[in-house]
Amino acid sequence: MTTIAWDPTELTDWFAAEARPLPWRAPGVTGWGVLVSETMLQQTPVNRVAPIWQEWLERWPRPSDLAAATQAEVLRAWGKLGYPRRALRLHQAAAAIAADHGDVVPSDVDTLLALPGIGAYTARAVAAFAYGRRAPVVDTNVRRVVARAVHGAGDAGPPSTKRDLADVDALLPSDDASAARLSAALMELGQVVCTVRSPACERCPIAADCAWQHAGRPAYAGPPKKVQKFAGTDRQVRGKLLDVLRGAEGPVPRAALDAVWQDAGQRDRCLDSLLVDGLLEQTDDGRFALPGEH
DNA sequence: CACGCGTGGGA
DNA sequence: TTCCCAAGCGT
Repeated sequence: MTTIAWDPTELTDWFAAEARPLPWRAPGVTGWGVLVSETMLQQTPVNRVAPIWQEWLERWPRPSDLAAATQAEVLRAWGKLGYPRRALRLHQAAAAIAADHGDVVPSDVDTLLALPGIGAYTARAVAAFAYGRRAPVVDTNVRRVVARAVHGAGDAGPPSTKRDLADVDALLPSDDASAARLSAALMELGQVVCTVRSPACERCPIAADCAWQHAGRPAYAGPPKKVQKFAGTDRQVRGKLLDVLRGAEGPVPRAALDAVWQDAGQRDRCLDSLLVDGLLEQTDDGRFALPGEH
């Protein structure tokens, strides 16, 4: 795509008027605040993130503050947001930012990409939303909006970072501020209007220019999406094991963990993988604890 | 590139 | 109830 599919001002005007007042969008939120929000929002809904984000920014207002906390404190504060490895990586990133970047979250995409837990999406989201940089921000919502509005498809096919970035890059105006606003607007549109199940096309600011509308809103025709199981998987067992540790005051005996899952083989495998991932540690007397608290 | 990685809410 | 999913990342 080499041409802009619609007038970006239709979308940015809509965003200026309709954007939800999310806490990390408030005036004065730092790059650190944005990085924390983007990390928590990876695969976790806004409603569950908001209260935890508030707690984190009050408790750890700068990267160096988080870096000074123990891993156990960080994992408890993460609570049940899910995918707790994100919390450890954010902790590591905070230490690197404090040590190597003057305690200020970098604004450059490549520098951000070098930090643990920051990938193609998060690096560009921080550059655009925190620092007003021109960066193609591609998440699942933006991919869906582009698939529909630009390509006329019912939904996005399997992700391809290179192609997806190029698609969105072609839509962005050349100047930083306008591009950053459009990036935010594209995401918001996908989240609140151009949704997976029941898109509210009657409320869409770009419906008149939408290729999917013009094509008669055809159903998604790509390969079927993979649906990941949860019940009975190692992910569920790991979650149960970690939940015991989050709720404990300190190290717990193996017997306390044996109680959460019947299948001993799977239980032990998960315990091992948690140790390998650094989400658990074993004490000298054989008990288990969150890392760094004994 | 496909897969594994938590959790809880809504259809 | 069961299924689908919600601002991805690292391997």
